[in-house]
Amino acid sequence: MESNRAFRMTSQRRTILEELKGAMTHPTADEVYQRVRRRLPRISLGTVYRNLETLAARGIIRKLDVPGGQRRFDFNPELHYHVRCVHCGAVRDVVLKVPISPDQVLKDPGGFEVVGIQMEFLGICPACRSRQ
Amino acid sequence: MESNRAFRMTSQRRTILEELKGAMTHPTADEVYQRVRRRLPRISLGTVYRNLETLAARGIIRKLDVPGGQRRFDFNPELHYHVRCVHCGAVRDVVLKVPISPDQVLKDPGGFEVVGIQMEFLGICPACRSRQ
DNA sequence: CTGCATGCAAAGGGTTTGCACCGGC
DNA sequence: GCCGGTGCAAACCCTTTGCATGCAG
Repeated sequence: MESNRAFRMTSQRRTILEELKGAMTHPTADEVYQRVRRRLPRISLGTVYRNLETLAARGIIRKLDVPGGQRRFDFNPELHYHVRCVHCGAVRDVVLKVPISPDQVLKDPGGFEVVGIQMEFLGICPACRSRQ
Repeated sequence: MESNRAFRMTSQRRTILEELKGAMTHPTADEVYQRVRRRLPRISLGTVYRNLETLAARGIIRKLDVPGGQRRFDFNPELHYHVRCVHCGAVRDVVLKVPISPDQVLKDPGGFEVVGIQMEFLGICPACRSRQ
C-alpha cells in the first residue's frame, strides 16, 4: 500500500484531502472537483483524478468501486461498509453487528482462493424517502 | 420484471441466449459479441447490448454490475452469489452456507431503509493461481 | 402490415494519459 | 536543480442512441 517514491504535498493535494475530509458523503471525483474548484479555480479534473488515485494507492483514502456506477472516495481508509441509495446514489457508512468473514458464509468457493468480500447494502436514503 | 410489449425471437436474440447459456463464465457484453459473431458475422455490438438489456429487464438473464469493472451477464436469473478473480476478472458462482439478510448483520442502517445487499467474493481463480 | 429489432456510426459519460511547463523539497 | 505534480486537451473504454432499413408475428 505504501510506496517509497517522493510524495509532495502540493496545495492541490492538500485541498483535495481537506475537502474529502469535510464531506461525509463519499463524493465522486467530479464532486470533489467542484468543491476544490471553489478554492483553487484553476485546478483540473485530471489532477483530481490523479490525486485521488495516488492517495488511495498509499492507503490515505479509500476508493469505493460502486457496482454499475461512478467511483466514489472515502476519507476513512479503514475497512468498513456502506449503504447506497438506489435512487440518488448517496453513500453512507453503516456499522455491522459482527465482523463477516468469507469462510463463515461460504460453502463452496468453486476452486478459487478467496481473499475477501465486497459487500454493500442497498437502501433508500432519508431525503429520497421523504421525497416520495 | 415482465413487460407486456411484444417480444420477438429474432435469430440474434436466440443466438445471444444460446451463447450465454453455453458460457459458464458470466461473460461481458463484448465476450458475448465475439462468440455470437462466429455464428452471425453481421451482428453489431449495439444489438448485443440492446438484447442483453432487454433480456435482463424481463428477468430471463441477470445483469451483474461488477464494482469497478465491465458489466457481466449471467444466464441464471435466480439470486445467487459470485467470486471474482482479482487478477483476470473471471467470475464463478459460489454457494452460501446460509442465506444472508441485512438485519442479520446490520447494527445501524444510518437512517436508510435497507432493501438489499450487494455482495461479491474476491479471490484468485485456479488458472491465475497456477500461473504464478 | 405493423412496429419491434437490426446495423451502422456517432455521441455519451466517466476516466486516463501525453506533453510541456511549474514548483516542492 | 531535480523530478514529481500540474493544466490542458485529446484519447480511451464501455455503453447508449438516432436513424433508416429489415423482418417476425
